[in-house]
Amino acid sequence: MTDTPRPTKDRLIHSAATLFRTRGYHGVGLADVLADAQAPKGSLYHHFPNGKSDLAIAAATWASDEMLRLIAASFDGAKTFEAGATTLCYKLAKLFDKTGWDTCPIAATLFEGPDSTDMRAHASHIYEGWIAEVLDHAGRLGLSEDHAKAKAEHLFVLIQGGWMLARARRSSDVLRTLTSQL
Amino acid sequence: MTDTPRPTKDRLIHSAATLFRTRGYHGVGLADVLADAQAPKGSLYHHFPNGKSDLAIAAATWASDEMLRLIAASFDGAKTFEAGATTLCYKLAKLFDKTGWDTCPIAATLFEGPDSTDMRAHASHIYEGWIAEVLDHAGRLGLSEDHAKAKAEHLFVLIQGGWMLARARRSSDVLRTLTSQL
DNA sequence: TGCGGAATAGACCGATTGGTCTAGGGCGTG
DNA sequence: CACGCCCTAGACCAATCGGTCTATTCCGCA
Repeated sequence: MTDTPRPTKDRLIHSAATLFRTRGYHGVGLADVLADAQAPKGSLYHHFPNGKSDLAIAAATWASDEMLRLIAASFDGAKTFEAGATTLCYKLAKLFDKTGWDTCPIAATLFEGPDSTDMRAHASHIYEGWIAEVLDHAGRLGLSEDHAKAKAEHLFVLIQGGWMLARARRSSDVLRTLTSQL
Repeated sequence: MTDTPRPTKDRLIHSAATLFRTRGYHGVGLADVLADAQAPKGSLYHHFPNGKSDLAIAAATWASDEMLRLIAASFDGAKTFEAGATTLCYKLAKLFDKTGWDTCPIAATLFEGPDSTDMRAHASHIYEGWIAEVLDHAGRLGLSEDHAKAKAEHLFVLIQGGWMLARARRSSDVLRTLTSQL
């Protein structure tokens, strides 16, 4: 944290992801990101020629990868779909408590961003990736194709909605009871 | 739309609500609101002495009232809780198609706004108001208190999450299938 | 008809925005 | 040593930000 063995580009992505998640795309100035990452403006435009929008996409992709890892970690050892889903919800609740009451990082950085169709499309792509990952595990755990698809989408909806209510209440409790509604 | 018999204050609120909903609090400049409402800056600061933040709260409150009306309209003639919930989801799907793929107006204007605790608290208050309204109808329709509370929260979660998925997919279909998961 | 507050109108302000540009530092390779 | 390249560094820019301020118009009431 104090010292920075991490390369500048990674620091920029990490800072951007954190800041966008908490204050939204337009709520964060480049100056904020640069200060947090302790990098000069020149470096930013060297690594991200298109500036803020490039940075946002990189940050969202990074956040998405973290989520995919979380899904995999939850379902990998699970005996049933419900067990995996429950683990995921508990892991998310823990994450919620650790990071504070932020938005879904994808929504905050891509949906709130400039009108560019690319960003919206990228956000959609990321979300479908999450659902596909869950779908994969659902199939592996023996659910029929139709059933698996419905379950995967349902879990996504529950998590997104539950996260929002948790944020409003500043409490991760909702997330932990989510799985009972599957 | 073209002509404006509506008083300036209402026009400001309406424009602000629409713009905040589509681009988020920080994504909208006062100039945008003023242009859309065809009002000079002087009027804005006359009606909303605290400027943008006052405007945001008024816009969110207005949007919330619309939602409360929608809930009431859905449940008023309903014979069962499920019937009311289904009607609400269908009404929201229709609204989604009409307004385009915007965020939840409350989240866009209050959560993305400045750090001020007031705004977050107000958002939370509005959400709980929605849940309370549904809870009211649930009780009236014969559900036990515990059961009603769980159902009301569950419906909120489904709608919030479903709306987000609908937005990513640019399709209101998800919203219409939501009720089958109650 | 004239008074007085409500509302409109927009010029103006300093601060901050995202983005561009030039200069220089660090280092592996010839 | 010196060349060239990757990256750092930050001064600088026009545009826009939210907000303040004064002047003017509108309109109900006496």
